[in-house]
Parts: sequence; C-alpha cells; structure tokens
Amino acid sequence: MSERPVVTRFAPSPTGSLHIGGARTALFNWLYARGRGGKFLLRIEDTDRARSTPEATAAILHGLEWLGLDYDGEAVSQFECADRHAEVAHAMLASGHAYKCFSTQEEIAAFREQAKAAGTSTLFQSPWRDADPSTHPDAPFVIRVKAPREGETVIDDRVQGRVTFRNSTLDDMICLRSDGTPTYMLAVVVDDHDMGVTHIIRGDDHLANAARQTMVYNAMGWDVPVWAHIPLIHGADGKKLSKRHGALGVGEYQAMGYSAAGMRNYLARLGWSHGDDEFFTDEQAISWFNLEGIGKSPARFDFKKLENLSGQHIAKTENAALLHEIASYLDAKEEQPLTADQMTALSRALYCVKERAKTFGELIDKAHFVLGSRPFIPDEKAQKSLDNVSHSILFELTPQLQNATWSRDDLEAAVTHTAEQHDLTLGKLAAPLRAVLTGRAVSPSVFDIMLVIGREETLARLQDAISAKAH
RNA sequence: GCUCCCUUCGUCUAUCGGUUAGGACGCCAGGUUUUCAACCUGGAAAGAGGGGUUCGAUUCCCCUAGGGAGUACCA
Repeated sequence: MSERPVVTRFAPSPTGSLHIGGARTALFNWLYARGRGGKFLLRIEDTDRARSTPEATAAILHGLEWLGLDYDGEAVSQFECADRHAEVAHAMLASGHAYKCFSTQEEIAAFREQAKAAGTSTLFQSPWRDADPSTHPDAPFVIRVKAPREGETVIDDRVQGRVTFRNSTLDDMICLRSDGTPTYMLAVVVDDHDMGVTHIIRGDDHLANAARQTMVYNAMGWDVPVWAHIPLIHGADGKKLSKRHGALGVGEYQAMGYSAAGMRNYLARLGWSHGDDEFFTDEQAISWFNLEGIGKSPARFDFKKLENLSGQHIAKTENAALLHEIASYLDAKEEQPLTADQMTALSRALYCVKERAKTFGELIDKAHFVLGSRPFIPDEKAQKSLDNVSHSILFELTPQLQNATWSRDDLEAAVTHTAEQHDLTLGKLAAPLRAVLTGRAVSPSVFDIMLVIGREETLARLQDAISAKAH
C-alpha cells in the first residue's frame, strides 16, 4: 500500500473575519500536514459573489499570518475555477450521473410546502430526473446529481467513526445553478480533487455534506479523500458560537494581546489531546498531532485558560521575538508604535516583566517604569506609602545610592541598611521607594527597577519626589 | 418534522472492562516574598438518568433526557 503524500487544505468563505473555529480548523490542517512533510493549501471559497468581499479575504489572510499558519503555494480562488466546475457538471450529465432540472424555485417551494403539510420528506423530487430529453423545454435549468435511491452511503470518518446515511435521505443536489455557476457542493469536490487534497479536516457541520459530496466523487470515479470532521467550538455558556456570541475574529484576540504561540497552544488543546500535555511548543504540537487524538464532543471556549497559556508562552519567548510581537500588537490596536529609545529600554526591562504578564497589554503596563517618562507622579495607591517619614528616609537613602556600585547586591545592601537604621523591614522601605521610582504600588522588584533604569535616572526620580514634597 | 453527531470535576481533557477515576485552567486555604506575578503545599470538585451484556462497567449495547449540526439555485 503506497502512502500518498499528505495534502490538507483550509477553505474559508470570505464572508467575514477568520473566527476562532475557522482558526482552529486551519491549525489542525496545518499541524497535520506539517507533521507529515505534506502540503497545507489555502482556498478561498468565494463562489457566493453576493456575500464574498475582498476585505474578508484580507482579514482571513491577516489572521492566518498572525497565527503563523503558512500555506504552500498561492491561495486559490474558487470562483476562478468556475469553468472547470461547469465542465465536471456537464461530464456528469453526459455520463448519466446528473440531469437537467427545469423546475422553478416557485415550484420547488410549493413542493416543500405541501410535503411539510403532509408530513412527508421535504427532499425535492424533481419530475425531470428521468424525463426524456426530447420533452425538455427551452428554458433555464439547473444540473442536479442523480442521488442513489437505494442503499446507503458510509462515511468512514477518522474522528466520527463510521457514519451511515441511507441514500433515501440524500437529495438530488444542485451542482450547477440556472445561471451556469457552480454550487459549493460541486466546487469543493472538484477543487479538492484537482488540488490533490488527501485529507479533509473540517467542522462537523459538514458531516452530512460528506455523504452528498461522495456522490460526485463516485460519479466522476475519483478517490474519496480521508474525512475528519471535527466538533465545533461553543461559547462559554455552551451555546453555539455566533457573531454576537463571542465568536470574535482572530484579529480581536490579537488586539486583546494574546501571544500567537499561546493561541496556537490553546486552540490545539481545544478538542485534541496528547495525554496530559497542556503546555507545548509548535515543534511538539507538530510531531504529536494526529487525528486519533481529536475528541468527538464540542468544546467551550475558556478565556482563563487561553490567558494562562498565553502568559506561559510570553515568559518563554526570547526577547527579540517578543519585541517583534509587541510591535505588531500595538499595530493591531492601532496605537502609537514605540520609539527606538523605548524599544531599547523595554528590551532591557523584559527579563523582569515578561514572566508576570499574560498578555502584551499587561506586559506594556508592567513596563511603565521604563516606557513612561519623568516625573513619575505617584498614583492614589502609591501615595498611600508616602508620608513625611518615608520621604525623609528616601532623602537619606539618596547619598548612599550615589556611592553604591550599581550591582544588585550593593543596592540591596544599601536599602536594607537604611531600613534597619530606622527599624524598618525591607518591605516598609521598598513600598515608598517603588512609589517614587514607578509611580505605582505594584511593580517588579525595586532592585530590578534600579538596575534597569540606572543610577542617574534613579537619583533623578528620587529627586523629583523630594522636590515635589518641598513645595 | 426528518437525518446525523455529542454527553467524565465550573471549563479543557486522560482513561482504550478491573484505577483511591489522573492532569491542566479556574477556585479556596496555607507557605514563601519588598508589592504584584511567579513558585511550593494542601483542598473542594465529575462519569446526565434508566435498563441491559459481563465475574466486573466511565468504558460495550438499548431507551430516555439534554445539547449540537444538517435538511437552500449559502458556503
């Protein structure tokens, strides 16, 4: 048995932003292909001209780029393959696997109405299925596949298992509309075949479609791909994720400051597992990912866990890469980019802030002591640790710092010494020092602050506070 | 209505007939600490319900309930 090289694809329709479910589908396809030396292709399903927009296509491309899901070759436009789709439809017509149906939409609607009232199947039974071509009128027609009326179609799904559909529940779906354009049902099959797609990993809302699409594969004598229908993602309340229900575009997650690596990790873990592994790198995910590890039940989206994973990845990311991500985060939020000086200062401070931040927004906030500029006016909470006594002690501390070698040990010795002289714990002195140095009640270690901003700046901030007090 | 799918701690999940049902996030308590985060220790927390099959079911089968998807000249 020769193994075909793996080819997967992500096929979004450009009718909105890349939402979280689509992003996960793309991720799964990407992981599967990358872990097997295969190809991961991108196809934009833009056959619905009314709803497709170039803006949506751009949003999807940006989303994939942010997530780092690179695809092989060029993105293909399904719309541009319309001629080929029509060709296949006509081939099925010629081989007797499809037929021309002249029923109007009004007739079909009436049929359904009646069926509903009668409580019978609403699947449209076209009177033209077995009509003699000589009786065909000179009128617009659609091309429908001739669905088998007997037997059953089995979908051997790698996630869902063997799913059986009775053929009597399959309708003679339309392949070519009356205006000659292809429908999705036809287009996916033709494109997947033409693109050499071997594995179709997609949302399980397509499970029933797989059975219908199999009709086209069979009619054309093509190999049926490996199916893997993954469960959908639900909102935090278990309800279906919809536009107004937390189904945010990935761009919004980027703007919320989550790290892309954390997002990949979280999404991979949503509905797929590799034993008890929770935190992992892309390399691990690629080598571990398989279809067997995908669960069959829908998962809910949990921001807390995303946040946690994002934080872990931020802490583990190298500074240079982190600086890049922060820049694109700011860009995504349409905020002022950091100046060159701020970038330099931030890179020096990263070591003591990146382990405390879960998002880039938090990271930037925690780096305020190096991103902001003098004077650092204490905020309300910081103000609480400042009183006359602490000011005088800070005043006393100044000359000691002037003479200290700027090493952590020395700094710690100087501050501890001053605290002891006043019968204070280190904490009691660290609080006002922090307030003066950062303007905040919360920050990284005061010693790290001093080390990062340097002697001159430290003394200047101390001086700012002392003179502010004098007035 | 019909077709198909799903159901383990609050959430994500492990378990592939025999476990004190494990881990992670979150939560609670304690510890450590210059604040916060982190970290350490401990804790509460689950097999939807009912029938079978079996020496033995979370695991296999059936029914019920609940949830989801599909049922377009949308994708």
